[in-house]
Amino acid sequence: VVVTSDAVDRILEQWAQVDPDLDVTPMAIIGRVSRLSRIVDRRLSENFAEHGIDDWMYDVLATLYRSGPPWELSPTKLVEHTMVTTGAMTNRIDRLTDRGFVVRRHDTDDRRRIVVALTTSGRTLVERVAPGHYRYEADLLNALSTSERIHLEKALRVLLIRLGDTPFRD
Amino acid sequence: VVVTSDAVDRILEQWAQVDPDLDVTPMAIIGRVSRLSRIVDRRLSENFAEHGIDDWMYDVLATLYRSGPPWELSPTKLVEHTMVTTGAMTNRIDRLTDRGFVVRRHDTDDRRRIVVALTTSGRTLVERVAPGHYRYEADLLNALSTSERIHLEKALRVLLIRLGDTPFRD
DNA sequence: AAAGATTGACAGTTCAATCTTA
DNA sequence: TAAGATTGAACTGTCAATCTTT
Repeated sequence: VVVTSDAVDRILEQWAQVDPDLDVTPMAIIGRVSRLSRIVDRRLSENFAEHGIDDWMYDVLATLYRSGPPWELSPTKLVEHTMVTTGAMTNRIDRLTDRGFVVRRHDTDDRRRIVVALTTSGRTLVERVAPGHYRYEADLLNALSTSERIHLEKALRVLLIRLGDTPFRD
Repeated sequence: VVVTSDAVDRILEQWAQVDPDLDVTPMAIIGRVSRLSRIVDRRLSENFAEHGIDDWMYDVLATLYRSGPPWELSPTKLVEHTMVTTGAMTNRIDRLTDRGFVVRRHDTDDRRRIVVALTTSGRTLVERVAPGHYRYEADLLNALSTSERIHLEKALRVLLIRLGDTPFRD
């Protein structure tokens, strides 16, 4: 049997029954984005767990990694990339330090500043986890044709730009 | 100035510089879904806050509301709809009870079962919040043409079905 | 046993207040 | 004063254990 409707279709039906005058159609997109994000997050977490890490760890470590040599950023920069508050970032850095994936260094010029640097162990971890991670993501997307993927990507970019998610400075 | 790239484009660029052989293109979609979901959630929260509620409250109350008369569901049913665990749901019901939006009733036939019922106050709240909520969502989507919206919706549905997010039973 | 709901320990986040340095 | 980072309280989530009823 081929499934042609998802959970959001069912929810839209319910609204149509209960309040036909209310226009809930935006949910067809917004609701799906929300559900998809959560479901994908869960799947990816399982993958990370097999490598002994949590998803938020990859979030930080990969951000440092792709910043390139010398693989270090201030907590403030990390916050800009990762969409969490500075308080959360302090906690994340603590945990990553405990695990030996990063080290804190004081900036010699401005002693208010801290630099978070990837250790060799942290760099190795990203290199070990990343390929499988993106392969797994690619696998989730193989239900879409190339053309569908291009359209989807474009539409999502439009929405993100409209919401002000513009590129950060280095 | 017209912005033509978003934060994810920048991240893809960084990866290309650091590791050109790694195929990170799935992130063009998965990463955007994740960011979009978080950003939208935040915006919608502001809207809910103006009505004095948290987003998870609307999540539960709207689920009860759209189930139609007599506006009641068991905690287990609520869990199936809202993508949280039973422990979280018990807590949510406690809070909503404190606020007077729902009441717990024991099932007379099977005393293991509880029914969560929307109060008049809870129903009124949904009726007051819902229209503005969906209008706000619609506003976020007005950057897309009708055709783009249809394609986007279809692609998201395909992904959700592929991930097993099929309709629940009543 | 198994189903349904609750509990309590733990983790991670936000937010406002605080500390240090510029 | 302001910038950058940290702290601690409050909140919400997960997960495993537990309690009650079937």
